[in-house]
Amino acid sequence: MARASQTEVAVLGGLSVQPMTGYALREAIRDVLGHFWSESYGQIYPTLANLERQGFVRRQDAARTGASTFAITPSGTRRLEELLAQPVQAAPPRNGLLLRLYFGRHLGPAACRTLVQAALAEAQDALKRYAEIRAEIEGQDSEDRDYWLLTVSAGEHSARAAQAWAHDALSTLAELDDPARTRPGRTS
Amino acid sequence: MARASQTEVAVLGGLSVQPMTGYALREAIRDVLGHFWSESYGQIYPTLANLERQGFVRRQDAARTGASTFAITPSGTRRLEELLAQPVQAAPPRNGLLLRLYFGRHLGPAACRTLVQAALAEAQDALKRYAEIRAEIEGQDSEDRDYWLLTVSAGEHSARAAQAWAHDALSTLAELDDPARTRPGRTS
DNA sequence: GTCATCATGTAAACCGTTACATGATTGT
DNA sequence: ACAATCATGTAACGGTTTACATGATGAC
Repeated sequence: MARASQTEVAVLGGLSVQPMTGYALREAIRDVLGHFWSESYGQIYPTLANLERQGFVRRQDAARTGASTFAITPSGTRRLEELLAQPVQAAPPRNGLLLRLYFGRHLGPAACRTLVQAALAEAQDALKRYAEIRAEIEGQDSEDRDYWLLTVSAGEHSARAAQAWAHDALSTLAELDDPARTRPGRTS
Repeated sequence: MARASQTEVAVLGGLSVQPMTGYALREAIRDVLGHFWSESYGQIYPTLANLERQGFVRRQDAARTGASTFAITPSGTRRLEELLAQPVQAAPPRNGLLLRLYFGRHLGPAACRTLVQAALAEAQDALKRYAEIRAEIEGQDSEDRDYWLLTVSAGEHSARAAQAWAHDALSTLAELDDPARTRPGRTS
């Protein structure tokens, strides 16, 4: 019962949508879950091997050539349900941008603005990507559709919040950089 | 030049506010940076030892009893500025809640709602804490004040976004759970 | 035939947490 | 005296990324 990493959830979940090779699984995770999840080969292949040993996935088309497609088994589906029901374990927060801004006095307002501008650009990129993903999901008629849209919506809310915050932060930093511009009385 | 972890930023930054013991530093990071950063003893003590070897911090009051207070040195301040200027390295995303919701069909709408409700409660707690922190920071007159408020503002935006999303998500999930309630035509 | 991509896997390194061992200080 | 908290450190463990080695397949 030791192995209960969230990687198993991602792997079994991915295979629950459709059978795939390890390589395709990684691509799918990057492209589809990319805005809230990531896995590397170093995680995926050993996890697949474990899951196979336990009978939760099975290897099809193991032709003489390396490539083999993995499919989830009925017991694997049960295992997935079990893992999904486990409590979400919150990762300790680590936000490099906020860490820098907190000590921003040592960095100066101008450099801070550059950092925030980068964050703003990122948020705007993200919003564009979400619009595309949303359109794509809304187009199809899967049972999963509404659940998938839930995660897109989370991304959208979060990106809009980042955008709004960045605007606020930029005007605060502009004042710190040049108080004269907003307090015309003090030209000293 | 190998050691350039962000832990050094947190440690040097903390000591730039005031000299502290390793223990106090950890408490300060938990209490003050807690909503966007975390460090454990296993990181802090070795990092302090490294920084001391490099002359970026020095140990005062190394009385015969174990406890010693660390202070940042002038070269440590320069080092901090250098580290702050380095590009923010984005951590790979890992959101356990969204991972579960994406595969929510296997979990069922009711269990998903429980998850989202927990997230909503968390966001509301966070907003309360931010209000307190904000009041406290606004009360003082430090040079750092405006930078510190920037990070609080980021937390507030993010928590409000989480709150709004959770509300949306809960009504979506309610429909999935019992379509009759919102589509009275189909009682089948 | 050769280049890009698909595909599998492993080893080393890194980062970080947890748990433990240990002991001083302070309040009751 | 004893309990709680302050304080320092380390060892073990676990999870994750990166880089590497290797080779098949398909397009041009």
